[in-house]
Amino acid sequence: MGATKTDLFTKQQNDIANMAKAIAHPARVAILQYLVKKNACVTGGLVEELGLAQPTTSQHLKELKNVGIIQGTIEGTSVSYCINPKVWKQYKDLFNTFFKDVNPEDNCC
Amino acid sequence: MGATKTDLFTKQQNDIANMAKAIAHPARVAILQYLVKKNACVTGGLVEELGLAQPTTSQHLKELKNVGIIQGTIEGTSVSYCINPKVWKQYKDLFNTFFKDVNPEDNCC
DNA sequence: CAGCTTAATTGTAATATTGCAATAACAAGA
DNA sequence: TCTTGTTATTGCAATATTACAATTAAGCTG
Repeated sequence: MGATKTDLFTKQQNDIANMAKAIAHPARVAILQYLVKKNACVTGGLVEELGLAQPTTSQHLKELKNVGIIQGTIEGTSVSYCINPKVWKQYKDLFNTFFKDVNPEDNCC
Repeated sequence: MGATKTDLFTKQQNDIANMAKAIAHPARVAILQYLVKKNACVTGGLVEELGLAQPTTSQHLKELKNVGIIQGTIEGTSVSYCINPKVWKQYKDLFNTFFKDVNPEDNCC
């Protein structure tokens, strides 16, 4: 026990859950907001921006890279991170589909 | 250690993370999709719909209730669940704000 | 090459989440 | 009241996540 029973659910449901998991931590939200705000490649500065230890920051970046929403390019001695616009749009679309309009009048007791 | 350092981040960043956490499990995605599809109060049937044990289902429902996105009304011997349209809209708006458009041309290396 | 800088990895501890059996609550009907 | 049906709670085990110190890796510069 303890592990999520992914096989009980559809691929789409697991996809949405995994995408949500990627942004289910304030540090990862902060990273994404920072990259979006800059709207450019960001080299360094993320550790100071977040206030977490360097390994922790690195771990969060890794998780975001694993789901593909950001990409990192080795830039000499440091690494440039940026939003992957294609995957970002996928997230956006999937969430938009999920958060379809709910008729506010007749759905609640 | 081990606990999320929420104090390092803004209220909005923690809000987004908490909302994402609420839908960061396929069972909870399935519950929400089911309620949205029905677009009505649902009495019973959720345990069979999900395929998880009754206590597990109850726990997921509790988490969704805790963040306010669904509400349950005791209906005699069973409970009617439905989407809370107000909170649902809050989620929708917050995610829409978060997933602002990213200019695909000049942001990536 | 030696030293410096920056990021990733490893190892480990603390905490959180997931899942379910067992049990409790609670209302409706016999 | 006793039973039945439905949901919630408790307790516990398994797994996952979060965080960081220590270390490693890898590129740059003198």
